[in-house]
Amino acid sequence: MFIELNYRSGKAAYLQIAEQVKYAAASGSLLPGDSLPGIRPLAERLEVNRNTVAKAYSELEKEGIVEIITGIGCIISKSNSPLKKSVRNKLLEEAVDAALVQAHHLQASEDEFLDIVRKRMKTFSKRDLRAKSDSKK
Amino acid sequence: MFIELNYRSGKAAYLQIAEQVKYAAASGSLLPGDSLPGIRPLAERLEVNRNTVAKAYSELEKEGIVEIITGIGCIISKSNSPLKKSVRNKLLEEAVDAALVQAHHLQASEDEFLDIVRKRMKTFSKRDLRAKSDSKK
Amino acid sequence: MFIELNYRSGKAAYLQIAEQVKYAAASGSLLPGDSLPGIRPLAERLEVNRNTVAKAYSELEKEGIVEIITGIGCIISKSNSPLKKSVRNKLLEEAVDAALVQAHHLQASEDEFLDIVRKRMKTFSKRDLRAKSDSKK
Amino acid sequence: MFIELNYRSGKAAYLQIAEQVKYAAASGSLLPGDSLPGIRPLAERLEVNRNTVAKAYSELEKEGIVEIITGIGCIISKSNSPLKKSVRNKLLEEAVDAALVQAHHLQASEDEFLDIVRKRMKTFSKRDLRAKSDSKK
DNA sequence: GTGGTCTAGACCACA
DNA sequence: GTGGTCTAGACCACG
Repeated sequence: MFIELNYRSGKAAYLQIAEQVKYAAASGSLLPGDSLPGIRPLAERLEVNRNTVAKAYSELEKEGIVEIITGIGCIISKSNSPLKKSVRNKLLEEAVDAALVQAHHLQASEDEFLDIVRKRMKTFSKRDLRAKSDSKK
Repeated sequence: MFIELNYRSGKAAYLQIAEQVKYAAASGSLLPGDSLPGIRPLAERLEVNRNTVAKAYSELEKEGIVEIITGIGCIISKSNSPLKKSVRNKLLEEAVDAALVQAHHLQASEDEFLDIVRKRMKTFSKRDLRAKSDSKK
Repeated sequence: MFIELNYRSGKAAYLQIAEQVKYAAASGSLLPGDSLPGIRPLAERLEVNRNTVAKAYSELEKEGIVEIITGIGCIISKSNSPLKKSVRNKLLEEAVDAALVQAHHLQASEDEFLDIVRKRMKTFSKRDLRAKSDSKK
Repeated sequence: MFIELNYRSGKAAYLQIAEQVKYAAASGSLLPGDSLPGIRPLAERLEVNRNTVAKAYSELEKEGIVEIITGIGCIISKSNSPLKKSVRNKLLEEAVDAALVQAHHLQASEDEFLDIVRKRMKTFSKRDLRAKSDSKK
């Protein structure tokens, strides 16, 4: 499995795990229905306590990314966001704002920012396509 | 002054302050010899305890970004080297990626995402203008 | 049969089963020699794993409330002493107090509380009647 | 302070703490504005970890019983329930139902149950009166 | 085997 | 001093 911890990053271990799963789900490496590693095996491999992995998974469940089924495991949920449109748009704006604030701090011009957005979008699209062809196998 | 706190970010207040000064110094918006706001006025404006601002400044001094001179204030030190361009771009890409991941989970199309980016950019530009006229006072 | 599970109570399923049998035996609703439902039918009706019912019965056996006879089933043992009246009343008062505390926090007046008690009592009586006619089948 | 733990009850320590505060607030022993013991002193006295007390307090905050203010402490909040009426009534019914279920298991008649309700109500009222005269001091 | 909970210890931000 | 968070270990319910 792809998850790895950077012990020097200062970021909480459970957040690193959650973020990597989120990223993989967003980029198509993990598709709805896919299973995540069990809590205990993953905890052992990453050399963290089971609770740390459990917290990551539970965080993902709160965000609607995965479904945890006791006795079965943790699977990527179909991304039918149960959010109200207004809440959804607010979350989107917040995400964009966070990036804009960072860009502002780094003195990036609007054009430079848009260039980067377009460039990263292409990367994500490519991954989506790869995921689609993977799933045809 | 440009420093602003995001109370919902979860990041420690003193780190937000230090980071913003660091970025401003790294990107040339603050030059060696420039003065930072006094501890008391800044603490008042940001509505935090003076200790919090003091901790931020002391953090910056430890990193060699500024020099604290008792009785005078806090000035940008000259030994400060700007962020390498590759590091800066990596930070920008990470910020953009985070927003794109969020957008994907919220099932936003590329067009919708770009629309929001442009809309929020406008808002930020307006704020900048307002900030500039404020600073004329 | 009278056993019902409250899936939202947070209490373990096997404990709910054991407790209800215990109370029924203690209050005379089940007499020494009476048979309990078979493990498999009860598990099916309550929609739990057979192990869960088995654990409840085994718990009851450990406490001397019932006897498990392989091939026959599970019967109320005769050494069973009913709850002392003082203990029973204490349990009742505790249950009532918990409801009163909740009512106080929700700022319900005494009259409002009594109204709800009467209303819910009626609902319970109806259920009892329905249960009785069900059991005639 | 009045809080005590029963180590043999099997109930989680944090729930025992929360329940006792809740009970005291409901019966008038603690009035809005009163301070609860600090997390650390109480943890020391009860010989549990600080997190256990913290969890109890945080539970109480979620239920709207108290307000936790970092750097200050934990105070009984003015009981302006921010709940919708429908939610409030549902909670009330659930509380009453729990008591009725217990009564049913203990084979209490409706009249016996109502008697106990009235008896316990009187006890709560007396405490409220005492609390009022206490506060006049 | 699965996930869930309670308690604990260490460290952090903040006043 | 205050409360808050992350990680951990032990135990439990359930399939």
